Amino acid sequence: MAALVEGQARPIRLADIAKAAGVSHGTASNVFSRPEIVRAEVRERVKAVAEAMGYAGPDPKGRLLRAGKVNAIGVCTTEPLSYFFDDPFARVMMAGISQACDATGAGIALVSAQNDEKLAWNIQSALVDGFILFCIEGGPRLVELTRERRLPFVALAIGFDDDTISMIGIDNIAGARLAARHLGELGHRRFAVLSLPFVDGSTGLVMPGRLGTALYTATRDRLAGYFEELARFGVDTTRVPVYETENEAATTRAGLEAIFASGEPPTAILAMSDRMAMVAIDWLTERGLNVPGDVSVVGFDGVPDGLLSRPQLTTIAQPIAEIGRRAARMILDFDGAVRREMLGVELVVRASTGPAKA
Amino acid sequence: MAALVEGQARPIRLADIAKAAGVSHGTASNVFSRPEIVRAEVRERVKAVAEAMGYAGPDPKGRLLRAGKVNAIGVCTTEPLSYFFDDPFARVMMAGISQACDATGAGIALVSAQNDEKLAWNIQSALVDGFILFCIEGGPRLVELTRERRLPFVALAIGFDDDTISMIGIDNIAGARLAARHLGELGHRRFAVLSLPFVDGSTGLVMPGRLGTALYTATRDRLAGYFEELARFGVDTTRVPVYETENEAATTRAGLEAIFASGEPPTAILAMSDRMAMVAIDWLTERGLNVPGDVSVVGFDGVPDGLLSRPQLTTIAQPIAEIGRRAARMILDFDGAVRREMLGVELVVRASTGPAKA
DNA sequence: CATTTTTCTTGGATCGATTCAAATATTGCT
DNA sequence: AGCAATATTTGAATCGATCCAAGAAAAATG
Repeated sequence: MAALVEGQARPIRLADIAKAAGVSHGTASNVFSRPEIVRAEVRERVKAVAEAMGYAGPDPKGRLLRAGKVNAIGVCTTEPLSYFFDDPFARVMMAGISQACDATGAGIALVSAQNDEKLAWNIQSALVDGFILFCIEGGPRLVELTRERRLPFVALAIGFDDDTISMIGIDNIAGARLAARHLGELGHRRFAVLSLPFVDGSTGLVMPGRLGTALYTATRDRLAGYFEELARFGVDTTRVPVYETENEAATTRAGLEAIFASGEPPTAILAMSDRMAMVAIDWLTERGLNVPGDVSVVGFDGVPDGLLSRPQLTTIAQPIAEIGRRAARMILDFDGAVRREMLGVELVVRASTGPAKA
Repeated sequence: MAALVEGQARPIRLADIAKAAGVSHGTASNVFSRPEIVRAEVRERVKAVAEAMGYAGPDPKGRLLRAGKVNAIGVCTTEPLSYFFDDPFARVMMAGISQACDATGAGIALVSAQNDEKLAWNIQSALVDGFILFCIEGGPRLVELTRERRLPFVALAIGFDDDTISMIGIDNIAGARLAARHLGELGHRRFAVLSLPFVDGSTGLVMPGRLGTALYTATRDRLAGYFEELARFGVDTTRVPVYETENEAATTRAGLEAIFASGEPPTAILAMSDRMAMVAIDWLTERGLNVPGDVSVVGFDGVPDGLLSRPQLTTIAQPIAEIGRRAARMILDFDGAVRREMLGVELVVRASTGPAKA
């Protein structure tokens, strides 16, 4: 008893079992990984020895090196890890990724880090077969670091142009047009836009000269889509205020203050995210303005939370879970090709939009 | 050019770089892992060669075997993977786990599987230093499988007694008493209990004889707590209907039907989870009953969704995120001891409870 | 220049398994 | 029993790195 128990300092290896059972390590390995090719008598003996010695089974660390494949995909972002569980958009996306992984038995490893150095290290050392990148912020850096790993990866919600990487995106221009057309058809003619950032860290009312300069394509395309469509309704888009926020409450509220400070307040707000749209609804309601009676609001994304806002949010819904599923499959079935998929979006009319006041 | 590029079929190894640069593999390794001990000139040469050959950096698979530590913890459940992103309780818990992991730079691997065989395999081969077990359902099996890995693990939300495993739990009895006392003090004397399962798969009104027989300790303790406290208010607990649900909408609704079918409907409902409590609120509202005017409802868990129900839910709040943080730390700082931590709960009075009708 | 220190580099051992061609045992059949 | 066919077992090679004792080179010292 003593010898074995004391040996617990050093975990038992397959080789120990083999020696104790008097078989080669090849056979011992077979007992665990291909039991059917081992003679029953030998198999039972080896298993008994393993049991008696407290062997934990073949260590995946060893197997991994030999096998090459990890059978897991890494999901990576520059946000803290809890982002995956807090953010509604991320959650639906992760649910989609989960489904694809569940279907093939692949695992999911969450990768993130506060600072650049740690992030680099975590990407370097993630035990995965490929990455899905959430390019919410710091996208280019994330891509750069991941590229060094030379593993397959897909970029999601990618804000910038780069034809050399696989990505799954949506047709932002079409989505934005859908939103604008909906409001135009309801008779609205005075608009304001709550915009996603043009570049990291800037915020405030966007001067007309900067309108085409957004670094992020999502921002640029959505703005372009809004304006193209508004122009068709005869709106003078140069007079539509565009406020750049950081896609969270504080800057969005600041934007609303700025927008409604002017003499001619809008009757409809085009928000580039559901998050901003819901902040807008709250803000308007607090101000005693009725949504949609006084002001209509359209969001963008189609997160499930939109159903919980009062009134329920009219929005441009992305197929978020489907994007996640496809991304996961793209990694799981990787074939060396760079793929760029563009999914359609959909106008979901709920209760936050209505006819313009006469 | 040709030779190297054609070699891409086989990924470049550190040894290849070493040979090409004319140094030993030991030195090549140092260039990447401890660059400061390599002479600058050599270091730059090796790096240049690595760059030229398209070396992706030391493969973590190799490093892992040598290092022994994975620096990641596995979170495991028998639910599908998407459970981690869908379920409100799980999400808050994961956020807590994430925080602890973020703080130490550890990664998170999600482990789950549809069937027992796959689950066993996934647990066997998870590349982690320890496990956190979500013992929602099939807890004993999960523990059994994990134990075979002989890695540290902590059980959460564990429903059964087993002193040999580490766990973090809450004082279910105290929590239940808090809920019952709150209602008793509001003057309620006619109660009904929406119960978590006694054993997997059973559901329906619980016959008095079975009341002490719940396999799951959470169920048993909460029930005991409710009854102890109700008895103090002079309630005849043998006449309090207890309906066993599967903690989801369908069986909870069936329970409510059964409970309100009797001649003497309760004025207060003790629900063993927020989920059931919120279903109850919806059901009662649909029936034209006012909450809390006609019927008060208390939940259990304290998930953030409770704030979104109308009226907002009165509940017994567990320190969910804290449980997650502690669990993660227990694995990260594992010292070989079996630890059992019991955290306190708190009555959070919101709007779903009020005085009993006169 | 010889000697001592200090700094780098080397190459074998190791982490824990799987694989596969070759060697050995069994079994079947005449 | 003899021999081919089939079933098992063996053990070296491999996966891709890190570690470390020992040797070599460079720098410092007298």
